[in-house]
Amino acid sequence: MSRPQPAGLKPRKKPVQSRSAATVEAIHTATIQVLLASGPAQLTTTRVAQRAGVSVGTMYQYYPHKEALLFAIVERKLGMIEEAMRLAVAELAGRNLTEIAQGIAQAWLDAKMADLTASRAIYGIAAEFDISEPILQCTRRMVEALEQLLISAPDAHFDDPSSTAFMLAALMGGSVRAVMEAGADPDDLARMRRELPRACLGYLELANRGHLAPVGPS
Amino acid sequence: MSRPQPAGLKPRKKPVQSRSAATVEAIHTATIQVLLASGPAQLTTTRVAQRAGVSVGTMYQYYPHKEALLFAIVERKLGMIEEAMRLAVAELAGRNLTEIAQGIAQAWLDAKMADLTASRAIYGIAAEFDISEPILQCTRRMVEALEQLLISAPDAHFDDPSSTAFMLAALMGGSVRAVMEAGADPDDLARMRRELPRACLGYLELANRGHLAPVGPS
DNA sequence: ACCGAAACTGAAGGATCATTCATATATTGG
DNA sequence: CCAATATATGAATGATCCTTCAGTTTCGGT
Repeated sequence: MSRPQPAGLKPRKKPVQSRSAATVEAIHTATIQVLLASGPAQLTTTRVAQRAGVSVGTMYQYYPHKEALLFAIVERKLGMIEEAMRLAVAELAGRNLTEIAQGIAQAWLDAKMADLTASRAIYGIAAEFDISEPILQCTRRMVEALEQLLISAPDAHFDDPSSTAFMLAALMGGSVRAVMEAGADPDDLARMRRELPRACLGYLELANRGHLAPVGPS
Repeated sequence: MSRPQPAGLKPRKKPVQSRSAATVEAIHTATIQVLLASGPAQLTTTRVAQRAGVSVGTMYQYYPHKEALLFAIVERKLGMIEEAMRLAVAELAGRNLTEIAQGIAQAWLDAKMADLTASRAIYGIAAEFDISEPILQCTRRMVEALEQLLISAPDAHFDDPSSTAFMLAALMGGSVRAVMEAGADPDDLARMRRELPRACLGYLELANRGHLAPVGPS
């Protein structure tokens, strides 16, 4: 799925006056609103500008092209999520497996649900443009942090902490995304909240005793 | 993410001569190839036709518009996956939890990896067009089948089989997708193969003994 | 070999949309 | 209050791309 990578993704200039800061903010939220209301295919520069209450040209003062705008939005959101997870990891370091599993799942859910609309919008952006690189690197950093966290558990010894962390990230990231993209039905979200911590704990416990009785094909 | 739903998704006519069947097949594979080579944004009717070695008009003899083509491809792939999972469910009915967990994970991996390129392409289509309905319904049916399977396990009693099946589907679907979209690195795929069965088993075991010692916030 | 139906062609129409730029307005420091 | 600078405007441009259809070629039964 090698999508053409946009060049010059950086914003054109930074707002210096307060009104322009407001404008940029308005453009950001308008983008997310349009994305959620009409989907990525209908995300046109004019529509976003209209929704933001500004002119098309204004957007081009801050972003060299549409993709740069989307890129900026994604990066911001990724940063917020990563920071939230780092906090959680720091908080949970050294605790036992049960606490780690549930704490991490909780933190992930909170981070994703905090701004549910924005998160859903991001998935829409990821769909159409190649933002796989920032996502990939963010994921990589998170997996690394998770690995350290797993190692720090006093009551656990993982054979392959790297793989376990990798899988844990895939499980959390994927399942939440699946549910959110499927319409974010409140009922489903509630089930998710209930079951994800269980899933994380179940996996980690099994992975932890894996070196005693490895799971293999019968 | 309410994307505008395309109308008249059904193919225009069915091939009666053998050459036209070949043409339709060529268009399908060309679509997937273009999708993987250039991404959903570059998926134009002309490009697909060119790759398929036919004229643009030819495609419009079978599909009323581009989206109908994509819809057809998605439906076919969904059908294949669903059938594979139904087979696995039938095969595993009545076995114990361990076998079920590993069998289902294996079946899911096989179904997704069988045509890795096609699967990845589907994700690209899902990105840009609203095919959430068929996917949603396919998922719903799969969850139902999984629920029956879970109930059939003689050595298990789930408090809420529906939620467990739901979560199991989200875990499997999401994690595989996450890895595949992240570039389908062979290394990562191998880890996935190794860890997914564990994850499924771990979750199911924990969910099963959930009614004895429910997992809650400390 | 013949003919009606099926399949194929591809240039042209028409619509959408990202991006530019010449012009207009607002803000700030002096 | 006055420049100088920052910010905003939006019609026009040019490119892309979906879709059509009138005409051509191929197929299959007789």
